[in-house]
Amino acid sequence: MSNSYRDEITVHVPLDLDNTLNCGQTFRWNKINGEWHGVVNRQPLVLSMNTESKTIRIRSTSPEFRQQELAEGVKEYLGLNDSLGSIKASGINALKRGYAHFVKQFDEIFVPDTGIRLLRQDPWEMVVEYLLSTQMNITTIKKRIESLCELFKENKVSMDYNDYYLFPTRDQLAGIKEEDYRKLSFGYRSKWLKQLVEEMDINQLYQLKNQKLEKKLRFLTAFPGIGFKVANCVALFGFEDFRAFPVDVWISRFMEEFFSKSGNSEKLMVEGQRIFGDYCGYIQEYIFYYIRNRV
DNA sequence: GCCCAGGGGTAGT
DNA sequence: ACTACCCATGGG
Repeated sequence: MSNSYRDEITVHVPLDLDNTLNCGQTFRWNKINGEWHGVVNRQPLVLSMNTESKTIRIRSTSPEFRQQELAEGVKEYLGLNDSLGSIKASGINALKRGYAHFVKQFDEIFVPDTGIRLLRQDPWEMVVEYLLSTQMNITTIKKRIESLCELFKENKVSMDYNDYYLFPTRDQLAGIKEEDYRKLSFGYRSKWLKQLVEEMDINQLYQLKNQKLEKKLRFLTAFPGIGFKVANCVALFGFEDFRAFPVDVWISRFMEEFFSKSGNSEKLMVEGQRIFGDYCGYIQEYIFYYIRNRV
C-alpha cells in the first residue's frame, strides 16, 4: 500500500472531466465519490475538478509522469494545450467551402464549453480495446476490458487504499489462449485478439506515430478484426492524428441525417475529412457527444 | 423475447 | 463497388 504524490493545476481553458473521460474515447476511467480513477503511463491517476476555482486536484504514485513533472504530464495527457477555438475555426472554414448552410448547426454542436478534450492514450492499449469494442455497447466494453486487465494479478498497483490494474503488455497477453478469451465473453473477437497478439510488431506500431494517416490505416487494417472504424479510433485516440474520422453507427446516422451521406466507414471517413477539414477527428468527438446526448 | 451496440469478414452480385 | 448475411454476448 503506497501513498500518493499530490499536485494541482489551475486551468484557464474549457475542460470538463466528466465529458472528457466519459465520452467513449477511453474505457478505463471510473468516477468514485466525485473523483475520476484511471491508469495513465503505467501509474494510477486520480483527478477531480473544482469547477469554481477551476482547479484540478491530482494524485498519482510518482512525482514523475512520462518523464515530466506530474502536473505537466497531466496537462499533456488531457490535451489542455489544444486550442478548441482554433479547432472550431478550422471546422467552420472547411464548412464554408461547400456546406456553409451547416455552419449555424455546427456552432451548436461544437461548443468549446462542453469541455471535451482528446486524450493522449497508449497505442497498444487502443488497438486491443477498440478491437474488442466491435459491436458492443460502451458499458459492456468497459466490463470486458476490466476483466482482461484483472487476469494479471501482478499488474495490480495500490494507492491510497484503492487498487488499479495496469493494462497488459503484448508479452503478457502472449500467454493467453483463445479459449481463455472466450471465457471472458469476448465471443468472435477472441480469435482476432489471439492473432493480433501473435502477429503485431509493437515497434512497428509505435513507429506509426510519425507516419501519415493513410499509412497508419494501411498497417492497422492488415490485421483481422481491425477495419476502417477501429483503425481510425487507434489513429485518433492513440496517435492524436486529428485527420482520423472513426465512423460507427452513431456517426453514420449523423452523416445520413445532416449530409445525406451513406456508405461504409471508409467512404464516410473521406466525406468527414472533406466536410470538416484537418481537425475532423476532434470535431468528430463533439459530434459523437452531441448525437448521443440530444433529446 | 426483442432490438441494439464506438464492426468486421465473406460470399454473392 | 455494393449488398446480405453471419458472427457472440450482454444491456436496456
